[in-house]
Amino acid sequence: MATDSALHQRRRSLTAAELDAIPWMRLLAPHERERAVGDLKIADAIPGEYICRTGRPVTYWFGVVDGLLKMSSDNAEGQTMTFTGIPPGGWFGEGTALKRETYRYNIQALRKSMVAGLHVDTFHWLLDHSIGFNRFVMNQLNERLGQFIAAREIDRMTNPDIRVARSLAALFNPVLYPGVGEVLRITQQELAYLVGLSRQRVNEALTALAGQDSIRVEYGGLRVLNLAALRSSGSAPPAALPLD
DNA sequence: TCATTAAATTGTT
DNA sequence: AACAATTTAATGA
Repeated sequence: MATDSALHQRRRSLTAAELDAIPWMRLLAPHERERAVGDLKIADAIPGEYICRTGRPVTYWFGVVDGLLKMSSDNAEGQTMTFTGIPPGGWFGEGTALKRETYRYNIQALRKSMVAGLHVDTFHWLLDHSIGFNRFVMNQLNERLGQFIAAREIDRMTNPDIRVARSLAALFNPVLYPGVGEVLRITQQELAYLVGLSRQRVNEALTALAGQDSIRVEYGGLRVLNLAALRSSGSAPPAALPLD
């Protein structure tokens, strides 16, 4: 149980459908794409399995093809702090890959997932050769910075309904997680783990959000109806413009 | 393909 | 934490 990187074993090459799920692939020129595809590995991860651990040297830049991962870190007292969930279409670890350092977080599968990995050397090669790839990574870093600032706000929110709404908005981020689309596959239990609330309280919050037509609760997932409302949940409504 | 059964998930107390 | 109700997945004819 809890073996190390899932990509060390059970790896294989990707199908066409899986390649389609990789957002930066379409930005590459044919020869760059060829090299990237040849290097990409994919593996299944079972629930609880670690994709990477704090302190291990970086070997891959990772992406979620399908499923749901959890990013966390252990503090000095040995307590685990969860930072965020990573739904399909999300790529992570570029910060550490850039510096060729060791992983700063633990990444664990919350449910059965499919994870893709691009070797760090290829990651650097793409940075050196592809403008489209550079743009993707820069956009990614910028968007995630916004998310982490928002996450600090979320942490200070006491109202569970608002916490759930904002956390959901983060998971529905179309830039960071283009594989999610309209429906996020996540159980209320999994969301409870991510947000740090009980499943009952999450259920209550989701019911409230559904009542506001921000989302619709479905079996095994959530459909977003009003992403803007989720994002701004708990904020003061904008002042009316004095124009017209 | 359909019917039956088991498992997963949700809603409620 | 426990329970019943609902939905999906798995099984086998």
